[in-house]
Amino acid sequence: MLAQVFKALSDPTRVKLLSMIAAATDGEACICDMTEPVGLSQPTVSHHMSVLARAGLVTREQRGKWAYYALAPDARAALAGAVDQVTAAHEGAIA
Amino acid sequence: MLAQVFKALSDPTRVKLLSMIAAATDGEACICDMTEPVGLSQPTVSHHMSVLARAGLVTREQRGKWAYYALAPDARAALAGAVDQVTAAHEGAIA
DNA sequence: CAGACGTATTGACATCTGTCGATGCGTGAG
DNA sequence: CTCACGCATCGACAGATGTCAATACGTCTG
Repeated sequence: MLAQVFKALSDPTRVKLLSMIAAATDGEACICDMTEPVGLSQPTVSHHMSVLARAGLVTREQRGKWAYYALAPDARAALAGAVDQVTAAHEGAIA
Repeated sequence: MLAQVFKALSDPTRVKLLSMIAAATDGEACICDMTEPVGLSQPTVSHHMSVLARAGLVTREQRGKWAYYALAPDARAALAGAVDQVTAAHEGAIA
């Protein structure tokens, strides 16, 4: 569903988490790096990341004991496409 | 807040409503035109439109007894900007 | 004015959602 | 093997959200 992608970003915490990942120096971050900035417990952050991952916005990679989350390669395109689809006009698009 | 815009689109019903308006022949629609396609009661549709309007995605214009809703002029740009902001990378943007 | 019609608001209710503490699962260190 | 550490899952709970029926509000018509 289209709304599922937007739903993943309907929470300020998830928006911040995604922005943090996108702006991270290496383009990735582990849970332990994010709990403190957002001021939430580790299970809660883990839950939010799970939502973002299920929406296809981030990817998860386990390296050792840490789980590194990164912006999905097609996240930007997927979001742009979603916006396009929702605001698509009837007459051959505006732009 | 940024998440507020996405939150407005976090419900499948609102996504459909917005799409219907964007795809409408005249670019606008009244409540009575939308209750039947989405299969919801009039108050519920009115509520959803109120949410979309408060998010700045649609505009409301009262003409006679009917209230015409249309896609806000900057809705597309606002959404695109929101996507850009969330997925913005650190190093001078990707694209 | 009085009634009909489209819409918005209110109140109530079931469900979803974000949050936490406790606990379980893997992995690396000793 | 045993322990410490990072993360995920579970159970529980408060608050938010979608939905409807009832009702109030505005506008046109007679």
